[in-house]
Amino acid sequence: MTAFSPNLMARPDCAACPIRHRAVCARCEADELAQLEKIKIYRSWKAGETILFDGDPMDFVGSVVTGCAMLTRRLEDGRSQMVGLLMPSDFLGRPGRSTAPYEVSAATDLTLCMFRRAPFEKLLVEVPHIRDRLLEMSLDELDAAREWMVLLGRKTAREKVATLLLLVLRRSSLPISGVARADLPITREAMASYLGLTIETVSRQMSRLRADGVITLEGLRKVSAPDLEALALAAGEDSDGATIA
Amino acid sequence: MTAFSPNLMARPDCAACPIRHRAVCARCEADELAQLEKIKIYRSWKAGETILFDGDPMDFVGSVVTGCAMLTRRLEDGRSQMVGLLMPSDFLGRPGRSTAPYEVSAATDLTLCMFRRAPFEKLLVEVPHIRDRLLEMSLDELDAAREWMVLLGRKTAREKVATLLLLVLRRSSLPISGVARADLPITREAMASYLGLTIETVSRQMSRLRADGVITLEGLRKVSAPDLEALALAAGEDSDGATIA
DNA sequence: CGATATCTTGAGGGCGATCAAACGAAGTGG
DNA sequence: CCACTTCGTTTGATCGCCCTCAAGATATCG
Repeated sequence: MTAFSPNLMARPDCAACPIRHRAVCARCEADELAQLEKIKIYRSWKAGETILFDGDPMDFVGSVVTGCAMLTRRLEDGRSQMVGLLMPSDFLGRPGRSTAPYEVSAATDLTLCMFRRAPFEKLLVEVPHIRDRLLEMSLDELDAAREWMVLLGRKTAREKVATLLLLVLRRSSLPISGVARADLPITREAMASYLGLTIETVSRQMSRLRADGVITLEGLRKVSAPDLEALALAAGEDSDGATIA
Repeated sequence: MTAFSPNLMARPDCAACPIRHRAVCARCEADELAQLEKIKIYRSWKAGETILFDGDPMDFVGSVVTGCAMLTRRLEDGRSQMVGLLMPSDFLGRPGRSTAPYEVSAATDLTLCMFRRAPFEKLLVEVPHIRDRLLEMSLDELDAAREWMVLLGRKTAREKVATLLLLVLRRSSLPISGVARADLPITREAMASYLGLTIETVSRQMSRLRADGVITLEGLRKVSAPDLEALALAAGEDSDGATIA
């Protein structure tokens, strides 16, 4: 039993929330948090479950509390491209739109802190700290999407895979350490979907990176990189290692 | 001499502005417009000129009034990917960031309605109509970027070219007419940069679309499509023809 | 009319997709 | 405990789309 068990209560205490200082509520004062607390509700999904289909009515917005969510768009003939990978604290949904423009699914077991859209939009008007944070997060997402456009349009398969591993390692492992390690939140299929590749190509490039000593794999899901600089090099990143978002 | 000649005056009258009802100022009342008018300044560039290099200080934001601007990101080895094509009324820059995360250049002769960042950020706090519109436009841009990710990751060269032509024809030609026509605002090289292709592939696919009767070309820059449905089909679009943004 | 940039077309090669099969892990039931 | 299934992953062989390199055509401008 942990101190924060979202699955066991509808409205855990915001003060103990793991994403309290990074989510859309990051800048809220205690009284503002109380307003959010009144309209929030937790809900969880199992890995692999679909939360919404493209075109479904979407009468809520919310934050990823734990786990990972995927945003996927499909072409008519079945081709699909993941257009977003939401990690804890990321925001899902958009005020002012009532229909999902992509499919939303749970990459891992997932818990969302959800707000019905109408009352949330009301808070957006009344609480500057929420509104300002949402604008900032939206602009960050836009930058991240543009960064991903470079990957999709110009990077090689090896660079694509290395870039994704670097992203996961940077975001979910301890910030500074000799060896970075993390659990891959997504399957090879989802990796392929996000990278604009096939599953076979992803698998081959993972094997090559491992053979080259850039990464180490334990089981299928645990990755580590003895030298993040080497991984960044394989990712074709700017030398300073700076990322936009 | 037209009624609205941005090149000839520093602060043309907002009331006569061609983008008055679509830009970041779209929702402003007369008094709010007056506040913007006080801090705005026009500036123009010739086609091909670079406005900002990646990493340059960016102490302004603004709207495209006439012409087209390109946002381009580069990898170290010279590969480059256009990550945004700004048309009249689109917003350039971001409050809260002082450095350009991409190169900005003029695709065509271009005029911007610019605001220094500091006073604009002040208005963002004081004028809800500007702030709300900026959030809306940012979310639209995010949707458009994600749509483009599908193109970059999953579409064929033919579909990519058709999609871009469709975008240009839909946005710059008369909305409903038997034959849609427009001037291409960008060179083949810029098209290639935006589509994640080479210039040769773009050229070949243009020729194929012409040979197939999907488009007609007069000179290098004038395109028309006798049947937008056929072009949409070539673009691999959803049957309902709906686009996100 | 020549100079230069831009665009088109052609020939050949490589990277990633496709098709196919083997492998490994996790779960089920006898 | 072990066959058996199932699903995800890895590896192999081949194909084709788009890139690369190269030359020629067309537009633009002095």
